[in-house]
Amino acid sequence: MDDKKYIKLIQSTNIAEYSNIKGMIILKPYGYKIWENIKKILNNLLIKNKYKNVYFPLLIPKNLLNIEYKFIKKIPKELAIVKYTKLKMSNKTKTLKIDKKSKLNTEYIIRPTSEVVIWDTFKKWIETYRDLPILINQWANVVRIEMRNKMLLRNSEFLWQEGHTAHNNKINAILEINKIKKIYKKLIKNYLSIPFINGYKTKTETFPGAKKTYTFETLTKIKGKSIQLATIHFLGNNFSRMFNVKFVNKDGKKKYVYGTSFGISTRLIGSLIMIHNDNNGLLLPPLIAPIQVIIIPIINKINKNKIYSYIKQIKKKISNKIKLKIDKNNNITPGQKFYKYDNMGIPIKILIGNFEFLNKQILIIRRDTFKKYKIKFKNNINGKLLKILNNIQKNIYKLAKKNMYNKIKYIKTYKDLKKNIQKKNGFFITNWSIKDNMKNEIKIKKKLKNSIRCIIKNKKKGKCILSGNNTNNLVVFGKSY
RNA sequence: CGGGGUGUAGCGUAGUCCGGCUUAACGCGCCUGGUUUGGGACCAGGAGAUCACAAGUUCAAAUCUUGUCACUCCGACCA
Repeated sequence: MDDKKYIKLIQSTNIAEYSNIKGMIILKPYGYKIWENIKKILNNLLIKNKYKNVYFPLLIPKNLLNIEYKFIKKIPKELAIVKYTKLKMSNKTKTLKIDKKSKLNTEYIIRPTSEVVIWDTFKKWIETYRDLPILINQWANVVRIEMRNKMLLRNSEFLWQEGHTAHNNKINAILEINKIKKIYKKLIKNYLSIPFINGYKTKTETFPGAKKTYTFETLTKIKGKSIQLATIHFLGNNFSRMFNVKFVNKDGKKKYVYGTSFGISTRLIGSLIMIHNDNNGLLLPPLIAPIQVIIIPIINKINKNKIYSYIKQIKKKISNKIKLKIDKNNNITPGQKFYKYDNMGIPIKILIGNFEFLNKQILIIRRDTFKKYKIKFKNNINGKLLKILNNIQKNIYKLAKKNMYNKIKYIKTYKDLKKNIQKKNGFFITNWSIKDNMKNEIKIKKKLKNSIRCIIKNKKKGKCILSGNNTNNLVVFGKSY
């Protein structure tokens, strides 16, 4: 799907629209509902795994970023900075302007992410090994003033989930990361029906302050560009050293705390749209869809009441676990409704008209294949719907997986890599020695206009396509969004 | 941050080059009434725009000049 179609689809389905602020969008009810569904699923998974939800401040004092800078030596950019508290009327232009006298003693940064505030707080929360582990999560908005935006995929403000953990040693931190990996895999594969590859980032793309950044990457349907779906950071004891977060262990010795952080964002909605679509519009996985089944009555003046009461009876047969809506809007014709709900990606349509009423049956049309099912009223309608929904959920994943796998190529030589990258976008997997090519990475990125999306550990050794040395690493090249 | 594009009714556009046939047009949508309703219905009537903003040129500006603002696209950047 090209970018224009992608934006059109977001707008025509009422998922989101542009706001008057550059790079910031308005999530409309349908889009926000999708986000709430994602949120609910992940939130439950985290709570089951002993996470507690928290909320930290939106503003970060500049001095905290200074502490971080001294440690990681990287100047943070893309920030929104708060300096003043008052406006005043300009007599000249009769408009409001900043009252320079109201300058704050402390300048604040609107959070681009919350590690520094959280670790500054962990210092207060952690004294002994008994205080560990800490597993917290926050649902919040963050701001990164990006120079270039793409609706839902790269916004200057977005909603996300950020998990932060603190542990008594490295092993426990890594075990936690494995747990989160499983949770994210479940969310992305089982619920969002999005196929992915996962691995870890190269040094240049690792989150500053992290020892290792794990990533989940997928490919868009038509263009074959890669999208990062989720990220997990192993922080080691970097942030505890920055903010001097120590605990007393059983031996009475003071030790640095180990940490992790991880997140997913509203970018997942953009990913859903990029990946699950066809000529008829969006195709939502049933487990995410705000409406799973839409009943469209086909009526005329004479049979109107009969059909509505027939629909009432049908509704009684459907469990309230299925998200059902009946569209009784008389102002638009059934035809228009078919197009509308297909475009919105509603998994199942049920048509009820004179024919169904007279034959005591219903007509089911599934969104992914447009296959029709005629089901008798006396039969198990609820069971049939559940079965089809389940089937659509799996089929959507299968379609997306097939599509992604068609764009994955195993590459044996550098020449081959160059040739394939020029031809088409996709994932190009190849043996690559991270150690040998560290210095080359940026050069190669510029040359190929593709970057290493992630590194995968390989059990077998292979020959690096650049240095020729044996390596355990496979890397995945791709063009990022 | 560099280079392009755009800004006219809720949405999508025409008109701008070459100022006046403009009382600013068209399609969708909206309102009223009626007929319809099985894959984007039709008829009749109606409402809705200081043409992004500001200044200038002119008898006359959506149209020309200058400036400002906003969004967007392409590249650089991107925790």
